[in-house]
Amino acid sequence: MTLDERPSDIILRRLETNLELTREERKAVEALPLQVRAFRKDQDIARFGDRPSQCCFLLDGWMIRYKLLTNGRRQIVQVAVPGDLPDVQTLHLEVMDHNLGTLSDCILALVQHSAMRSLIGHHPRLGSAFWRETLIDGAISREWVVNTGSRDALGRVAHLLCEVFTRMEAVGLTTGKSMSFPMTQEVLAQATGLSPVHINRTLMTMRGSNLITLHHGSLTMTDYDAMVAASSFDRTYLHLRH
Amino acid sequence: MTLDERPSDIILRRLETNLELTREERKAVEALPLQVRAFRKDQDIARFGDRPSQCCFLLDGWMIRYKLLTNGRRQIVQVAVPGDLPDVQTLHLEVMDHNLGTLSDCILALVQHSAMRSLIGHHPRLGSAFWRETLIDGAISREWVVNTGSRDALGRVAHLLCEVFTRMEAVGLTTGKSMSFPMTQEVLAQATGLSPVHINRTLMTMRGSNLITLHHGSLTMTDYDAMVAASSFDRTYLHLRH
DNA sequence: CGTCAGTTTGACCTAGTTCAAGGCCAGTGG
DNA sequence: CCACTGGCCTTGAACTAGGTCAAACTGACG
Repeated sequence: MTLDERPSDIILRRLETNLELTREERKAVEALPLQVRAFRKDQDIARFGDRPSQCCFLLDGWMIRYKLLTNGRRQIVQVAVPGDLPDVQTLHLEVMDHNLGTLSDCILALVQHSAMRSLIGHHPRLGSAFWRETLIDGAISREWVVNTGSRDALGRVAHLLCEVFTRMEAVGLTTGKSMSFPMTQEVLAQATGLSPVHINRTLMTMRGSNLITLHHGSLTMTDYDAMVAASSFDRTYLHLRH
Repeated sequence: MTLDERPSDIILRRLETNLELTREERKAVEALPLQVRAFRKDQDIARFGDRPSQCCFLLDGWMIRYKLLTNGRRQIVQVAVPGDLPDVQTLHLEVMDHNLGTLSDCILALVQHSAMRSLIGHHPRLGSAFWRETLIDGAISREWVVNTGSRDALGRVAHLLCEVFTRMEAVGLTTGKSMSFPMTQEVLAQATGLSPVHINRTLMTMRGSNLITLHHGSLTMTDYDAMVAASSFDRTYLHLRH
């Protein structure tokens, strides 16, 4: 988030990738009572079993949605990048069925459910836009099922990197083929269902074939086309409009 | 679907698990222009890349949502049981990012998008109810990510069986611990990301420990509690209300 | 300069895959 | 009424992708 934009600008920009807003709709969004707060990395915003009364817009940083298993494993089921609304679903699903936490230091804009309901009630097209966001979440989850269910290690990691790179690009947070990338190898392991050791070997292979460079939290897709090919990445499921 | 109920009754029953309908809302649903059609098994209703102009209610039979990979594999990402609305998301996501097909002989009620939009436009609470259905779809997909990403073969199969049993029970389609179960071992393999051979061995193990009986398309959860324990199944993510 | 989080590497192991061959049984046609 | 077919299930044997365990390395930071 750069200093010269208000939180509502980020929200508006995201909504306007989907539809032309009327003057009234813009005003209504700008009037949303937002509480902007910073969170340190590895903080839970909502936990399994919670009944949140607010939802959040991710303004800066990365978040993850994850589940904890009885055997102690942690499975990450989604990552959120700036501009995302990682928990709008709480508007209609009272109880959290997973955890939502920060992956890096984050800035969030919190909105009470009541304010969202009122906004949607008065502006049905905005409601549809939020609905659409949750549908894309679902589409991403389906693709993750494919990833963990059907691709080998190289394909899984490559696909995940292609996805997050494409999503970051869509919100203007890449520079050329590079972007900031806060996922550690252990986190990559939890997102792909592989072991950290094997993630390391897979990344080494990718570096060896000059597919990527990755260090110090910075990722470069040196050979983007090869990455797309290695994972048969097809961005249709992200439903991006240009 | 028994003969004494109209298609709209099934839809109404599903909606009424979520909210009390007003007289007007009931009437509006009953007035929906439905086209009821039978389909043979293994028919695609919508394919990757399609832009459907209608969506469907599944009245009888089972459907699957699946993706085809470049290597020829098929990954099933969701199964739909009677009462489900497997493609409401097409209302807001124009292009299909996966395939939707029948797993068994099916009876569907087809509705034009325009009719759905008009219904939702006049009855926002019904819109919310449909939105909620799509959110539960997303929750199920997230759990499938956990399944394919974090559980071993026995856990995966047990979890899938617990899920579909619970969902069938919720719509009154089980008798005691038994239900009709049209998934072949190959289909189970495609839904869990395992090989058909290993599915077979896993089922043999389950039978050996008296967890289930399964033959001729009929499944009995002989030891339901053990199945739940084996897969750490927790129905929270299905967001069933009772 | 020590510590700590994250990464790298090696050696060994195993859950699940692959390939291949039969077996079972319901439906069909002679 | 019986033989044949085809879809599905079962089993064995050999193989491998990825897991596990354990140790060492790197670099940022106090």
